[in-house]
Amino acid sequence: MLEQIKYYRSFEAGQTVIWSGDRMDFVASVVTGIATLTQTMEDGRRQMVGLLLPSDFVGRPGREVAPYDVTATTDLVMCCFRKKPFEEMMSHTPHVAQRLLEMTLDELDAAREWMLLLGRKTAREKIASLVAIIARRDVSLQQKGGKGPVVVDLPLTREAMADYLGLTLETVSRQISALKRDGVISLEGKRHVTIPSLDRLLEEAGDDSDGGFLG
Amino acid sequence: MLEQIKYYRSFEAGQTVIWSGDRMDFVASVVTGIATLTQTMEDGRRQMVGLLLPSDFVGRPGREVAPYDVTATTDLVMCCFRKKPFEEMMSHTPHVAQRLLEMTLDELDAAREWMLLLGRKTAREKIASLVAIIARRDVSLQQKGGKGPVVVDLPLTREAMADYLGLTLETVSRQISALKRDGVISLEGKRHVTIPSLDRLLEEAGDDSDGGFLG
DNA sequence: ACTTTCATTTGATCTACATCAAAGCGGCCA
DNA sequence: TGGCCGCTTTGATGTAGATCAAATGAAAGT
Repeated sequence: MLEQIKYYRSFEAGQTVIWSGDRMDFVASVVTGIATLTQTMEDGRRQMVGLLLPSDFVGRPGREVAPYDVTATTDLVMCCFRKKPFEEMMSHTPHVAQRLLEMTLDELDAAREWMLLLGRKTAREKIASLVAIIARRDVSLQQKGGKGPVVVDLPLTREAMADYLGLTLETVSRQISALKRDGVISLEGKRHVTIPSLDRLLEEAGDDSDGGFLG
Repeated sequence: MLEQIKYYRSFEAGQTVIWSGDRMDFVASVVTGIATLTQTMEDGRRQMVGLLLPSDFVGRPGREVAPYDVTATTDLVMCCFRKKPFEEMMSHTPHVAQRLLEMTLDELDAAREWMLLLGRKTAREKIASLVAIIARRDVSLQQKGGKGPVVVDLPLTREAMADYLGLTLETVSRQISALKRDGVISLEGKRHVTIPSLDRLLEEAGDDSDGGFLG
């Protein structure tokens, strides 16, 4: 019986998990891989509005219909709960709601940081911010400490970055080249980035000092 | 004793409620008036990241320091709770956490709608969207039904709108003039707007059909 | 090895919005 | 009643990033 309320689903890179407007009778959290939430206008303009990393949560108790497209950008495993039983569980066990509140507040903070980026940062600052955000996460997972160079993977295509940053893919490419030329980052292949100085990168990102992310 | 955990504070239009980085030992909700949350970069670029209307909530259980400037844009009354006792209350009464979760999820949806606006909409669409959002709220508070013209107040200066929309105040002014010229809206004074056709406005806003807001 | 395909880079040009600079236009106080 | 001050509008010009268009490169199949 338990299988009916909790189950796993796998997706390949590029697959759509759910389309905006589809019925959604589950909530889920990411186990491995990366997924994105995007909104699309009728004429095709797209904006990414969320980046889901392992442990992040999708879906909303008390909502029938998905408001965004959810897409796997890497191979992806999600852990799903049927919505009805999940809602019941939530009303019985208070600390689940509290934990979910914590996570949602974190997401809201991230969304607001993103609003500053979208509304006011230059293309160069946007790219630097994106790299910084990914680096920050990786660093906290990997070794800590020393100011040495940091190596990270960009799990997104240029197009996905463009959708994330509110730019075109050409501008993304040009700005990455510029940051490379200026020694802020260097690339091996298309996706592997090394950052000689995190401080320099954060400066380029325009975040006030550490942006409230570190520490 | 109760006065110590719950109290009211009033602010005049333009006053700052709290500065980013200040210690914040309370949470609060708006009783009357309008407040804004803004982020500022060192060089002065500003982006509004939240608009607080009556019943909206500010502050976060388990956070010491305000991450944004909070400003009263109209005369404002807030209902404040000292954080410690509020947190205890939350752990005792589960439905408070659940209600807060609901509200936070709504705010997150609004923030994501805003990300689409900031990243992908044109200046004209941004203005139309802002008017639509304010109109939508006022309409739901006032009479319902008929497709007749809608009258609303803009509770923001041109500069505040610019900070909200990621534009300059000059562009805001020009686009408002353009929408007026084209008969999408008309103004009496600087702040009073009448909307002959909500459908037309929503079209200009670029929201797909009703944007999922109505109904 | 050779083509196909798809992501990325780079170049040339165009344009929406920013920036710089003056006027209007009320409201408020003397 | 007049003048000052903050907001807003309008005008002239500049520019960051979009758009249009090739060229390059790297992985995948034959």
